Amino acid sequence: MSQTAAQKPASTRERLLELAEQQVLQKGFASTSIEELIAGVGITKSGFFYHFKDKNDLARALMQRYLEDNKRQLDDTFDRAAELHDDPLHGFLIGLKLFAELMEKVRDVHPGCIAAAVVYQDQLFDAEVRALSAEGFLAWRARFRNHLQRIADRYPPKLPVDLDTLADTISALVDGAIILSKALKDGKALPAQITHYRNYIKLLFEP
Amino acid sequence: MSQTAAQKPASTRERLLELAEQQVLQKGFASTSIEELIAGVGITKSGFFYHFKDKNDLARALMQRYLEDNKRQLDDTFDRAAELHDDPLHGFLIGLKLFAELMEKVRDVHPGCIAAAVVYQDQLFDAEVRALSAEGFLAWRARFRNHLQRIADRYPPKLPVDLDTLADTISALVDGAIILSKALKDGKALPAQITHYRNYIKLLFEP
DNA sequence: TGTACATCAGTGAACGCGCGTTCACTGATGTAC
DNA sequence: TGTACATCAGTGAACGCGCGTTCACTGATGTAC
Repeated sequence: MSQTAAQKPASTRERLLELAEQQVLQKGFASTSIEELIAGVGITKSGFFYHFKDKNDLARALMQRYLEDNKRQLDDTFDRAAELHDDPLHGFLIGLKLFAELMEKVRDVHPGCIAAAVVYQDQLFDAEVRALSAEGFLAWRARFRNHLQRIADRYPPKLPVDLDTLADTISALVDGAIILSKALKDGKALPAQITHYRNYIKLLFEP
Repeated sequence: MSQTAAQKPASTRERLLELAEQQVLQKGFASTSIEELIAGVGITKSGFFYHFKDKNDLARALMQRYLEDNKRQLDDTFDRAAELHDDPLHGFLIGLKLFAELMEKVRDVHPGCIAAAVVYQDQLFDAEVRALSAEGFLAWRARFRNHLQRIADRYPPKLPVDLDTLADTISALVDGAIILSKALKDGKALPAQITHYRNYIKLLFEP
């Protein structure tokens, strides 16, 4: 993961996906035309259909790529935090801090979340793509629920809370903050909201 | 606002807006075709262009209508709460409870937030529509910031927090919960997340 | 009370363009024997 | 080492349809005098 690692030349398929992701987050899926993608990448239209069976196949590939990248990033962050502190509560609080810092580095405005973008255009996609998007949210729930369970086992919460919805709170906050960040062109919304989640966890569990 | 009030016959323009709102929240703006709208409402295409100068004019009207309805709903809720309790903290906590209950009544899945939907397709809209969307988020910020200021004046927060971003937290949580609700077809996500916000405020300010 | 004109809420036909998709074909590289 | 075939990564031309937009026109209702 070194910054200076030889940059692999990026396959045509990968370049199509990368460009499509940008466009989808800015204009939505329907307005992201194949015509534009091939112009950006420098191939002909039939070249596109060599890589993707049809437009929905592109959407499916886009979602899968996004979910994998996303998982890798979160694994990195929270694994690193877990190494820094044994205690589940403090390890998690450190993880959230690292996560907020990571989101701060995405300078400018956050480009967006593909899973969230799909939700506001869901009639455009086939069942498989919608299922992938739902899967993404459930993966976040499972991940954070797992942390919260271990915390709650050691530190009883100050108020009665449901751990599933408390796990969902971070999804909601991140996706909501991305929307705020885009609407107000404010690069700080995401780290700020993650920090509020961290505060809430602290107040709720810290003895 | 009585349920049994004579239902006004709803002008063609209003019916177009209502249908457009539904479609935009499900498929996005680009895929909401004028053709479909007029078929649903039962006029011809030129009839549509009598009511709206072009498609962006429809978007503008949609946003304005949404923001007005939204403001009215929140005014109702929090004004009612303020009447029930003088203390700024407890008045606000009651308001949040009423708000959560209101969102629980929107049975099924929440249809969505027009201001959030615009953000993920913003290249489709002209500057005026984008500005309206940003205005919507700033109105929420101002509203909640105002409540929080009066609370913080009386009850010092347990952790150092920025009141602007804490006001934005409710926007983020609501828009994020709507996305969750749509993705997972879960009608309870919205009231659950509003309740977490209420918990956070309680833990943060309650002596 | 009647006439003239204006406004409202549309109709009907036509337009051109961009879109996703298909199909037959191709030149370069890889693999089996 | 040479030949035959397969796979990879595309090209080029054509398709038909749906879309947003324009324009000249219309019948019903409202208003001024």
